[in-house]
Amino acid sequence: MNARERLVESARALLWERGYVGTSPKTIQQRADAGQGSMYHHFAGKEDLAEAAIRRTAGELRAAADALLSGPGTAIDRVTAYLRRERDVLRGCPIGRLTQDPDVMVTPALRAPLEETFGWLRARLAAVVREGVDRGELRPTLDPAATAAAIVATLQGGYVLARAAGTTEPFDQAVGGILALLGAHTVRPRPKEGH
Amino acid sequence: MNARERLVESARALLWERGYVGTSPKTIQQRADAGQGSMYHHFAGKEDLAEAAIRRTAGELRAAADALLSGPGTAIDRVTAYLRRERDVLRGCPIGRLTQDPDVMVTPALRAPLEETFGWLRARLAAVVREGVDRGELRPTLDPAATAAAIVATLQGGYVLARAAGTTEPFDQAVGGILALLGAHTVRPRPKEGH
DNA sequence: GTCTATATCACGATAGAC
DNA sequence: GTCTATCGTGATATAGAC
Repeated sequence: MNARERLVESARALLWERGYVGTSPKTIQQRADAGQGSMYHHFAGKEDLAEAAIRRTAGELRAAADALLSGPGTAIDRVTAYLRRERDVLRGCPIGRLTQDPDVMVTPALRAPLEETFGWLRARLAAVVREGVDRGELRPTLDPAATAAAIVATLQGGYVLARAAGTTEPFDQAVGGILALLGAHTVRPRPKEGH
Repeated sequence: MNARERLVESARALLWERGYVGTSPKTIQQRADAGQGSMYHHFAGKEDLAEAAIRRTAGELRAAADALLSGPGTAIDRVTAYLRRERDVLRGCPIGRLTQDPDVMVTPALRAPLEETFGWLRARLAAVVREGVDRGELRPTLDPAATAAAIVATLQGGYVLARAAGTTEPFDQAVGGILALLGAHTVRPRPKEGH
């Protein structure tokens, strides 16, 4: 792995752990085992390196989500697979967390990937819900866009609750909660609804 | 308003806007129109002042939530009132955002109020859901804790999506989405379920 | 490409006068 | 209580040698 590559990976890890305001070029360099000269040769500065790091992370996140949401099974199966996939819950979402970073939000080049990523994700989930409705798996009263937003929000909020609690428990509860609510909107095999 | 008070209010605003790592004592002093000597007279340092600010914000948040959740109406009415109350959506949650701050998370005195606040909020919402079930307003299949976690998570995640999008739209969609899902779990007047 | 030296400024806090 | 002076450290970057 060359220096440029190491710098991007180092920046990705630190942006995830500490955000943009909380990360200094020096720290990035040390973790990458690269000198200052090296970093400023490959990148115009902190912002430029951060942009490369964020774009790569966003790309990976999108690919991982797409793989599960395009998988086999019913709409609910796929949403469940996506929500329940293995996650580093206590570390939070590497993209969602940047949404709270003041310097990221005022820098268009850094903010753009966040907007694109969540825009894409909400649209992708809405499409899955719409498919479910079209196939007769989900009730037609479900608003795909609103349902998709609620699902993504539960995920992002689940991270917040887990970090606040210091445990993954509230994350798992939130995911279980929304899936239970969604499950009742299933058309055919409404499992054990009490009555 | 005396200097001490101005410092706490200044810190509250800046912690909301920029987080703990993104806020310097100097900035707090300038906004409070107070000198360094003044700040270090009233507080032991940045951390001490931040703790006072966070605790006050957490207290207000809790009071506001309790007022709505203890109000009149059915369980769904109260949850709806809470979720739909006026909010500065694009500014995000002043407590939830601190969950992404690396220095807050490793400082017990600063982290504790977050844990307490969300712990209380989840329990309070779970109690409302439980009441709804007991009163026959909500289906007994609903798990109060899981449902409560999903509701709070939707709120916190809604902020994330709104900030990423630069619009309040996804927040409103997420809230509408979860309320629609929850509405179908209403016992009596199941409105227009299609079939 | 990578290194070291240097520059400028901000951070977070302390000291002691008033 | 509030002020100014000062301290040591780190942030972010540039310059120029190798």
